[in-house]
Amino acid sequence: MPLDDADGEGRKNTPGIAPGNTGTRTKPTLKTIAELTGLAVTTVSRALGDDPHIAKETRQRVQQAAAQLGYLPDRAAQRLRTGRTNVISLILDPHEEILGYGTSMIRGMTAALRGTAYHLVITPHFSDTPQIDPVRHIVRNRMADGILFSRTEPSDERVKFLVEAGFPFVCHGRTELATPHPYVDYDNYLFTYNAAKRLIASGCRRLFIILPPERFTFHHHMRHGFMTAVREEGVGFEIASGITLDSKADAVREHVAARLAEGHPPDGFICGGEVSAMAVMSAAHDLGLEIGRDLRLVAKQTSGLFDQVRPRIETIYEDLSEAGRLMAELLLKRMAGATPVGELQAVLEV
Amino acid sequence: MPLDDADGEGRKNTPGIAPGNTGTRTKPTLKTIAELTGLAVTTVSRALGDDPHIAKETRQRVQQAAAQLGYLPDRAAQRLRTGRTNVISLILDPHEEILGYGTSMIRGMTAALRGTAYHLVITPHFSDTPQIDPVRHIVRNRMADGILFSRTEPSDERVKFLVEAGFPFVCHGRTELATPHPYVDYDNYLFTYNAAKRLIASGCRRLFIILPPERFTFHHHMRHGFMTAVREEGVGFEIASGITLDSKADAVREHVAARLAEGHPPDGFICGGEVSAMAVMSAAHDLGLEIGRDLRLVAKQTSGLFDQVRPRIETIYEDLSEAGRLMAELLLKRMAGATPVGELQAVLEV
DNA sequence: CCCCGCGTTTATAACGTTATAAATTCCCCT
DNA sequence: AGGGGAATTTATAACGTTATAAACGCGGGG
Repeated sequence: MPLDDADGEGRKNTPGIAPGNTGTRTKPTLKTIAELTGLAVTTVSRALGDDPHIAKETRQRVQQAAAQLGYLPDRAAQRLRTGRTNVISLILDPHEEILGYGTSMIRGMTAALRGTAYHLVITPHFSDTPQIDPVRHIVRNRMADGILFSRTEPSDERVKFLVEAGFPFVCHGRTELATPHPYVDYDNYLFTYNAAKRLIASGCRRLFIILPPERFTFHHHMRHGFMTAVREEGVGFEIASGITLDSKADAVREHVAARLAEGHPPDGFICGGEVSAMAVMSAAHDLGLEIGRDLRLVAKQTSGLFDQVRPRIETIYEDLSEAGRLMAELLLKRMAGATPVGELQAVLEV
Repeated sequence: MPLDDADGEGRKNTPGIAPGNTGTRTKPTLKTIAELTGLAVTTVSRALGDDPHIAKETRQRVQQAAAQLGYLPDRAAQRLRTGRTNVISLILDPHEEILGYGTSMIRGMTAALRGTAYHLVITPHFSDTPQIDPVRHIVRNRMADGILFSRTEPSDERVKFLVEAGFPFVCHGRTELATPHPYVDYDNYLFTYNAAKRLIASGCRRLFIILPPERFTFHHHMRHGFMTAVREEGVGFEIASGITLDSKADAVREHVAARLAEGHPPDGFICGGEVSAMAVMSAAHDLGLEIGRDLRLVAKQTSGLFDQVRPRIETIYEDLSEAGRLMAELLLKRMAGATPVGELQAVLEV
């Protein structure tokens, strides 16, 4: 039964680091246990690793002593010796801050990592540098054992690099690369397809969609699902140009308001994000239009926000926390080896 | 000029970790530089540390060689040797997920840590265990050099423990402890005071406030500011009981709706969080009441959300990203020593 | 001439862990 | 009785770094 350092009890009394701190017992190491049991350090190490070369009785004795002392292996030493960091790096674009996008994922990830030996370390990206930089840095300096990231592109540099380096990772979103690799994605094709169908079924005759920036893979998925639906039904459609799901909310509102004021305004909107949905609603409100009568709206919901927004709109729920959890789990499997990459891919349904 | 490993370039070509990876150059260490310059490892180490005992010319030569190789010190080795981790731990209660509370702060923190040798590590708390557990764990096993946390209580166990242990930390929120310690807080007294004054000035005669759970320090600040204002003006008031700012949005909405349906309903609401503000708005909407006519609302705004919410309501902005940045900066100063604790305290204004 | 002391460099050891190979014990078989 | 294992334990070295103390070379003062 290998030890890890999931947040545990914290044992006994104050440890003390600062000056002016006296007689409190020092942190137990393998040596402590060795002296206590009369065994060699090596033996203790292997016993804690449940090495079958060590007599079963010895293993138990050692493990008991370790538990009694509240022993936890020193991460730095393990890392230095083995090269494994016990760290998982989440590369986060500060842009993803909006409306808790990142936090929900983080929540799922930390939950999945609970009870394992792994820590989640946030590596900020800052969009003024190439996406690949932090990845290179992590791999080159072995800052982590695995990487998580999102905003995947069809021909993603990071994926190429990591696949070639054989470095474990899971990304949020698919690529169009030939080599299979682990990913977690949401079925954005189905999202826009269903959203469009719903709007049309409610009587909408001219659909309007706001897409993510073109460089991301899910731009194409969304566009495809949308186009398929409008073609099947033969209704009018518009794809927002000049604004994306990444645009500032004010920009989206102004753009939509301008469009609504023109002739032949759309009567059905599809928003792939909460921010843009709110912007569309406020644009409509500012023009005196009423949701549900003058126009309809389907949004992707990632938090509980729309449960409190009035008037109520139709939403399709994407569970980011679940996505985060899954990403972390797949990464753990990937790092453990064994599982073929083909089984480390997931597309989450609506 | 000491090295750190702020995300840099990533030098040259693929490093390679996985099996099946051949002749690419291995990671440079002090030894590499020593061989290159013909000096001893010790000398190189000290030269990189700009030790004045080393001849100035040697220092330059070594530093140049290091830069050329793209040398970065091995964190694990440094950590093992020195006991310093170069890690800052942010203890995050998954509860704080709501509406990007955590992420804004994280954004500020990572920004402040950019260019330093420190990493931000998320340590989840999970409210089914005592708040003090992760803190104990971090201190005892030296998992970080400093700690950041929020949801501070008047007689906070974590603060007591950390002060006694002499372990660097900065918390979000004040305590009522005698010992001074670093903190960053928002002036919640002023928030509720001003909010109440504004509502009264707009003609409200019966104010209603939703407070944070009583155990948190800012509950008392908010209550105090609110009470001061209503007493000064002599208007009626109510303090929500049974719900807090931590309650689920649905619970808040139902509670408020029930209250609004009774006699003598409040006509002015103060909400210390975005979620509860949305809940109040939806409650009013569901009862056919109109914001700005039947009742007024002042909310604390921490994101751009309310810019898109209609009808518009009055808000007072709290910059969480700024708070995060400041917390990280104060912690850096605290860890560097030198600065007296008295100067590591900040109350952010509206 | 010798030795002191200064400026500079270096050898040694240690942080805590684990992979490797070697050592020890004990039993069984010829 | 002797030796070939198997089972179990141990010694050694190494990961990359830095604190400590020692060593070196050199010029100047006694």
